[in-house]
Amino acid sequence: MSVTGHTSPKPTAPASADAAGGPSRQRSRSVSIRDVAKVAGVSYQTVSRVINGNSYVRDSTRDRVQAAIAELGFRPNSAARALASGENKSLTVITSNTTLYGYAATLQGIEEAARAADFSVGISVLESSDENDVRAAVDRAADSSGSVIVIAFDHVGTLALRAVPDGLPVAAAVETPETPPVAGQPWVWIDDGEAARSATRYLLDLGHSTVHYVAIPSTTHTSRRTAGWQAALAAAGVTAPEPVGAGWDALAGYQAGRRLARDRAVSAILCGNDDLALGVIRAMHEAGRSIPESVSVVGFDNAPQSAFYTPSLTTVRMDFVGLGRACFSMLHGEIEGTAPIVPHTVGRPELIVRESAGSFNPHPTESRLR
Amino acid sequence: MSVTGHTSPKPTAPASADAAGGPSRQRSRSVSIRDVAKVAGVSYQTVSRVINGNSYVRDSTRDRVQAAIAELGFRPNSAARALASGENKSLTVITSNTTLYGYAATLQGIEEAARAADFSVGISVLESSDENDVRAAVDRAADSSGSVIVIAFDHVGTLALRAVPDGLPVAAAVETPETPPVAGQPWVWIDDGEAARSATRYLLDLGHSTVHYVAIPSTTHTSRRTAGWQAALAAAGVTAPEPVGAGWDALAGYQAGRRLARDRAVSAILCGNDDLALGVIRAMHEAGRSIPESVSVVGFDNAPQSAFYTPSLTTVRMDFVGLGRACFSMLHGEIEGTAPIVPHTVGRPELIVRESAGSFNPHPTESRLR
DNA sequence: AGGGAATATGTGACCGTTCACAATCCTGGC
DNA sequence: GCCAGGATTGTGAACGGTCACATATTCCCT
Repeated sequence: MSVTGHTSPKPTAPASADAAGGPSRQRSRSVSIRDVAKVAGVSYQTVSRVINGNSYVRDSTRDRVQAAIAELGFRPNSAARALASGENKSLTVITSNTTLYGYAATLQGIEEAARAADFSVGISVLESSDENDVRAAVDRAADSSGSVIVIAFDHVGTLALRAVPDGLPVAAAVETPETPPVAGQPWVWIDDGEAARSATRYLLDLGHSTVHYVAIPSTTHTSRRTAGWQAALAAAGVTAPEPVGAGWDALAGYQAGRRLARDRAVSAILCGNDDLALGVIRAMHEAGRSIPESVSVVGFDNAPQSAFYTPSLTTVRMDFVGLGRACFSMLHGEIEGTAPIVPHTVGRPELIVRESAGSFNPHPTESRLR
Repeated sequence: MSVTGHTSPKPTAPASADAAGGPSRQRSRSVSIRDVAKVAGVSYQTVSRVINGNSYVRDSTRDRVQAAIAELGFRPNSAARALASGENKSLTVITSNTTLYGYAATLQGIEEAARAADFSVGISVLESSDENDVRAAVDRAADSSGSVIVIAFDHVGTLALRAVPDGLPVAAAVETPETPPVAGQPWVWIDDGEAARSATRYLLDLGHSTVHYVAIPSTTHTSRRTAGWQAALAAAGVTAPEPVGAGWDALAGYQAGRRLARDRAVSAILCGNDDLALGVIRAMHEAGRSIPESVSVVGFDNAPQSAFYTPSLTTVRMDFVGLGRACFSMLHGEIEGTAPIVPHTVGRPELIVRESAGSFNPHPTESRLR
């Protein structure tokens, strides 16, 4: 009878009820560790110990408590736990578009790693690029989680990254870091410059006299990707044509492709991502230029569909999932206060040769229109 | 000097600091409404009133408090708020695969609607289909949020839905409801049976003598989609061939396509989604059967890329974003206790005619191999 | 048998906010 | 000049956990 000392003055929830009373209607007051303690005949602290798996609890006691937990359908209140313990194993991913492959895959990597570390992950989508809206979104994210990860592949993302309030743990997947990345900046990225260079080189080696570039919108003036492409051209002694600025999706690629299709000098095109490549290819087909006989196209990202296009797409594999994981582990290190924050690269992109690029052919047989 | 009564015994954080002191290092203890109150010379309750925008606060007081908030960089602690107020405007989406179009788009719809209602949304990915893992994932989701939405298009999702603990608000996007959907089941779905029927009918009208079906894994034995396809065939007096069971992605479609390509009787194929269709088309091409001359293919979902395939894909538009929104609003109604829970349908799928299906042609000129 | 460490368990305070209610200040009507 | 009643502000007690520390209980060793 050790616990009878204080009786609860206002028992908000009937302690008994259910157990074997059918599918009982919604319980609204939640059961607390004190309720469990009462049923198990121990102190609330002992219950706390049991649910945290930790410390010294006699087996028999543990069993009794667990029985009580099951009987009452107790589940710990995460808000209370977070409040009391101070720690906050949660993050929200701020991103602008979850349907694009690179973003979705990065998110997947983050989620995977976060789950393993027992973090819960939230998601906040940036819909508008208006500075105030972005700030609002970031603020909401900031106070619903203890930390954030920004997928800053694009302009909005960069804006969001900049709007992250001081003192909030943050990590970011960026497209191209401002040069030079300073220690202390929690940035992770894929160095695709080398891959862009070798993809370009691959096309030149195929006999193409130059390589055109359909670019995704960059967050900086010179993305590594663009730089790699330029470097390869420069090394071959050809002057780079003006890059064709495009958006992110197939439609943007299609529009860029229409423009390029008019230029008979275009025989090889490097695209900022696979969707763009898809659009370009479509435009070329419509213009009666076959792939790869008349025009060679190389994509970027290696989206899962790209192997099944007809022709299948030569592209550059990017380990976005790995990027996401790295992003999380940087954030995690930051929160734990272990490893110092040092911006770094992840993975090693690799050219995947498939069918959409072939050797230069000055007089290809044109395929049928449409 | 009205507030000097109790001095904080252990000032964990230097109250002054920063303001104009450079990029000051991480502050670790958070500032509370009491700190703000002290600075503003009011009671904590007044601060609470100000941050909640509500009640009676004199303008001059409000200004003073807001100044203090800004000065201290105060941001309300969401855990404390959730604990004290009891309410919990958060949900987590339980899903098995965020990179597939249907899933990603549904998630997007949920996020959109949730954001508008000021809910924060978490995401939990089901990686394994082991029952215990699923249960664990659902449990984690359950106690990091006040409610869940399950995207139950597939088997794992259905498992997860079943594992949702009693009393937790939940809504689900399902593929096909068990018949009949009972009032009280928080289910939302897209009735694509009619669309499947009309797509099949479209192919038959094109002169094809039968229509084969490459199916996504169904959660029930007879999905509406399958039923619609069968109904259309039955109406035309042809017996339905055995559906080809496949997975979700292009590879699965490809494998199914290889099997079908061997059968010269196959001239029209309806696919469970666009990725499957892509894979089927690829397989047909490799087998030397051109699209749509030799084989007509129709997809499902209208993924953003499908318009840019070559040939562009005839498919059925599905409003997944709308589905997601509807899902949230069902959950919301459930939480608010307003509208009764009645399972319902969302949107009206529509056949989008493009290039991948054409009239039946008994002796097509075979296109070149590869 | 006594002492100290290790094992178990309990108590009080506190995390940062909201809620219910009490207290104070004004303002105008009589 | 007094009072009702709305406008403003303050106080104490939750909310459901964890933490630090105190208290029992065991157990082993000398």
